[in-house]
Amino acid sequence: MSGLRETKKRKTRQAIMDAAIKLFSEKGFKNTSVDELSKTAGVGKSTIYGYFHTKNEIFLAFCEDQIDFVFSDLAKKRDPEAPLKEQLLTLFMGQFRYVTKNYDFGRILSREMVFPKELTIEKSNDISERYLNALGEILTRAISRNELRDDLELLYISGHFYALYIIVLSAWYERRFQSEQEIEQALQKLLSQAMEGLSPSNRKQDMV
Amino acid sequence: MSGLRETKKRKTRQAIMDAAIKLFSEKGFKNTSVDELSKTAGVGKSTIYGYFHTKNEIFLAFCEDQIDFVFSDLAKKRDPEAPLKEQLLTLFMGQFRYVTKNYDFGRILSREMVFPKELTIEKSNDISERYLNALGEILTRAISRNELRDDLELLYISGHFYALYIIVLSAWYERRFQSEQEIEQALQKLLSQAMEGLSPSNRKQDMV
DNA sequence: CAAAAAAAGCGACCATGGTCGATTTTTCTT
DNA sequence: AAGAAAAATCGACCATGGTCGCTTTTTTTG
Repeated sequence: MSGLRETKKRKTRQAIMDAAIKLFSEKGFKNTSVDELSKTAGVGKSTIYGYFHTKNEIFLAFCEDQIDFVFSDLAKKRDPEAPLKEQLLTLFMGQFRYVTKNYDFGRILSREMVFPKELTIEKSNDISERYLNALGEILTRAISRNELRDDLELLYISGHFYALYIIVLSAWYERRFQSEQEIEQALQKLLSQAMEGLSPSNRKQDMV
Repeated sequence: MSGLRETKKRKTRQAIMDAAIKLFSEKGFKNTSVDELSKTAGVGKSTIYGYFHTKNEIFLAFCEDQIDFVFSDLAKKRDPEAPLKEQLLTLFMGQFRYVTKNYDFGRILSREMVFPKELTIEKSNDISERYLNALGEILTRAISRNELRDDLELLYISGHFYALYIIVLSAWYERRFQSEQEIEQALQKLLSQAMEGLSPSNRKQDMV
């Protein structure tokens, strides 16, 4: 039986994650020290660093845990046959609300997701992947409904839309927008722009 | 003469900035401690915190100093009557090269610019402003040349393009792209998408 | 110009993220 | 099963960003 070690490792890891969930939820990320985390998990401090590279990575793991829940929640609200723009709006606004429930929480997550450090790239990409998959699904359906061009690489369409979401989120952090409503309007405008194009040549299409 | 205090303040601030420029350039941001900075500047450590909220803010000030130089350098290379896409590409690629000259440097700057902390919002917005102005100028000329729709808010067009740049930069940090060439191609595709639109309805325009 | 108020400067100090070398536990070898 | 090798754990320790209360310098008041 050489599984003993693996079993213990899983248990230790879980203990750390449990402590993280408890403490991060209770007192936030910033106010939870790694020392405290290790005490609560009942392990030594550097044991933690055997499982995670940095404190931020623990945080990402914590987010990863939550993300499935959030996504399934969003999936409920979303009508898979609704117009693309509507679906994207629902997805992004849901994401926005989740991310900005707490100021710091969202900033740390966003920073780590968009501009990851070497050490956290892997975790960050795990999460990205799931996100892109969810987005990709919506887009694929939209293509088959002929709501989107079918001559483009899926990843570039995802990227394009995702970019617009990021920039709006950024504007919120820069305090250019304050209310959720402003955010939604901005997103709407940008999504429309993306669909219709910025060039004057293809412009009349809205009069059907 | 009540200007003595102001004079000294300016001198102190300059001393700090000089030290920052010297040390950041010499040994990078991460390897320069605030202690060292204060020693080099010949001031007490907490004096520094009278001038800047955080170490990152010193860094932003440092970037602000450089940015004018970088912009004027870019302006030289850019032909103001070239096609919009070409100009944007030059601008963004220049920006990209500058930002990613050093890995950490760019990450810190980008993080602070896109998702600023409360304490650094102000500095961050100062820099954004300059950037948006430069971009706005290019776009305004493009509108007057009828290369861009004239029925949109300038800020939203800037935002749209800037978003695409950010997402490509992000992809670089996520290691989705490695070479400068890949970056440029991705940018090109995204810019084209933005111009032409993602909707199938306005698509034939490329056959003139 | 003297005394009081305000501003700026200082470095010892604190909190905390992360590391290191030694120790314990598990697995492998024979 | 005994000893060696490998993996995991540990907490004292380090480096550093940022704070606090005190001191010095400048300005204001009268």
